[in-house]
Amino acid sequence: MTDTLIAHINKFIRLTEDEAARVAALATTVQVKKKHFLLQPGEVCRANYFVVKGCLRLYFINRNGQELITQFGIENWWITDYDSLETGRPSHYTIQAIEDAEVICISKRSFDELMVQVPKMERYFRLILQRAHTAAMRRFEYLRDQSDEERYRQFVTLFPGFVQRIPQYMLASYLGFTPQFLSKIRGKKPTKQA
Amino acid sequence: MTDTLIAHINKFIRLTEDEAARVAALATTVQVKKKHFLLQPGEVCRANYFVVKGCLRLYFINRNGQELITQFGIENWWITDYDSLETGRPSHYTIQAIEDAEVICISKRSFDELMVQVPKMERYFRLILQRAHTAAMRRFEYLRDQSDEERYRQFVTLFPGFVQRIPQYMLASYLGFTPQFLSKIRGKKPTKQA
DNA sequence: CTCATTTCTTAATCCTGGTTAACTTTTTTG
DNA sequence: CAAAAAAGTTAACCAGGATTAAGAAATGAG
Repeated sequence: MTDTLIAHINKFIRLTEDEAARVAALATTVQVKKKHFLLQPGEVCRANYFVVKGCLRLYFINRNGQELITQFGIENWWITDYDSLETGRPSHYTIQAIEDAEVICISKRSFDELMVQVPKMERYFRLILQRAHTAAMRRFEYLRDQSDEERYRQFVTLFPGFVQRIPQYMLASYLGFTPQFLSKIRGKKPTKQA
Repeated sequence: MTDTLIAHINKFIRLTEDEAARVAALATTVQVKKKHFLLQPGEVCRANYFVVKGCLRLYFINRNGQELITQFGIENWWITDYDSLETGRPSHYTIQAIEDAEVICISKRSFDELMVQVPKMERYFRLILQRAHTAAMRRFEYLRDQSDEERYRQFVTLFPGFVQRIPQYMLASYLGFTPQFLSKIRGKKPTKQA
């Protein structure tokens, strides 16, 4: 069922029936059970993953052995280690499902083939990367212009539904602080509104 | 003198003579004097800028009125606000030369035209954005796995030449701490090597 | 339904780096 | 070359979150 992906692509570029069929032919769909992995440290990242349903996380282990989440992947987002995927070098990231998920995979090989068969897709992925880049810029800004507490409160107002879906310690990890601290600020009334 | 740019592009994709000429035709070169601006808050970002020579910075003003540098642009790097450039919405960033600089500009209009005339360039910019994305990921990692002091010491060992070129307070701003703190750690011998 | 595991909470203590402010050195400009 | 502006230094005090540890609550598996 690659319809969701085709629909997403069509929001950025316009595919003909034939092109859409080629995209679909190069994509495979995978069910990922909660807590299962799409990538583990030391492996080469094999594919770019489009989340149709469910939620994944991308994290690395820091020197204290903590899992630091750098990205969540929810419906209609791509998740991968572009660096490892592109260079073929081993990744130090983990990609794991935090809910049962349905994912469309485009392997490195299919990806390269896709660029040849449907050159328009080059543009699509340029736009996807531009969007990811803009998101990263914004995240840097928040990191440096807000206190941890403010960042948490803002996140909750921006994505109230998402906060319900994930354990708190993962949100703390994503926002860059400890679960203890998150618990602390949840336990008191807001002073400043973010 | 767009040779530097063409050479750079050819490291990622292969342009024919004709294609290279079209790229050159759509690019304009500008000399930017130290402290002059390519973008100021409230303006719409007009172009993507390729640094041939010199050094620029991209920063925003936080709520305390401090200039927080999110990116430096040195030789062979692109610098722009992709979000504003793409959407046509006003930027809240500033791009400023911190040395006399020579810059190749590709305006939004030229950019769009370029993608039509030389579709290969779509791929080039996808790869450029991929590189920027990878750099952002790495920066997130360092931010969360190292103390400010370690990050400073690592930066100095990785880019000793660059550190010489810029004022310390800009390096502090880029690395995410205060000039006073930078001065403090410079004034003492390293305890842990980063 | 019960036991084991995972997740969340609370509190005491500590530390990294911020803030403020005054001063020194360097760079720029007329 | 002199004065002004910009950049860098030092130090006292402070605060936002980390760390550690122990227990409580929720979730899941058999």
